[in-house]
Amino acid sequence: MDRKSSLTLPPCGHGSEMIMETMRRQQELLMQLRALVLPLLHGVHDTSADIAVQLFDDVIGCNVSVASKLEGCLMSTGENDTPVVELVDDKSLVRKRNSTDAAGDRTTEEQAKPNNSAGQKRRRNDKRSRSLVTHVPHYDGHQWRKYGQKNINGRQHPRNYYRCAYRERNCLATKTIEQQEQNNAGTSSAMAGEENAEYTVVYYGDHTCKDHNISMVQAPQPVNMDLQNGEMAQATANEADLDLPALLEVFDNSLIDWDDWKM
DNA sequence: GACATTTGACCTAA
DNA sequence: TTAGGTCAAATGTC
Repeated sequence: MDRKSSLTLPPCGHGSEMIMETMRRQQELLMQLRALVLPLLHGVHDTSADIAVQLFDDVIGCNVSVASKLEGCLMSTGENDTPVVELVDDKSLVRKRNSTDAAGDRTTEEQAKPNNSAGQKRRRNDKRSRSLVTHVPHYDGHQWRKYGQKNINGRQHPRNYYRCAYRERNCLATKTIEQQEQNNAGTSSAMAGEENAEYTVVYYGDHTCKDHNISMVQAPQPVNMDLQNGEMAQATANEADLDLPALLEVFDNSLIDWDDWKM
């Protein structure tokens, strides 16, 4: 294990950036280790796999928690960078709400209900969302079903709404995918632009169909979605075709509800 | 025919 | 009043 990660955090300011890089590296290594170990346990020792998932997620959760706090300090001191794949605060992506915690809990409770009545439009709970920027928004180890698309004010690309395909199992996880705007309009081909496109993925809620997550890692059959025409196709993805760090990043964020693990 | 996606309408929070 | 999130009928695909 990287010994740098065990260093005592210095006050925010000089040197913090190096620690942030180390923390990110530690997260990446942990997620790679998890992706390697969990498929080996699944199907052979289901109980052990469950425990391993919790342990991995706990460790990664601690890491993320520390990193986010440190990042908050960096933001306040103006010392920050923007990695290609980064965890971002969803407050910039989800409409701000000044509701109280009680209001937030109420929203969560309403989400948990299968169907309250006609017109059950719910606001997402900001506290339970996680977002990231990635080139491979669909490689997250889950199966999603698209239920909506919306043109967002002032944005080049529409926002796509997905919910877990196993909703009948009361899995209430949802996510939105939105292609980030690009400034290099008019350069090269549109195809090249698509290949380099980055997507903002925001996850809401947590999966209660975790068995499928693990199996998907074991035998990756990612769903390749062409956002431009909405067609869904099974991609026979070789491991070489996958952007592994990005895959792990997405997998991590879609699987874990940090608040729940700490309960 | 079954299942998934599209898309306009509806609802609610800001 | 507006913008964003969800529903559900229509449509497409296999």
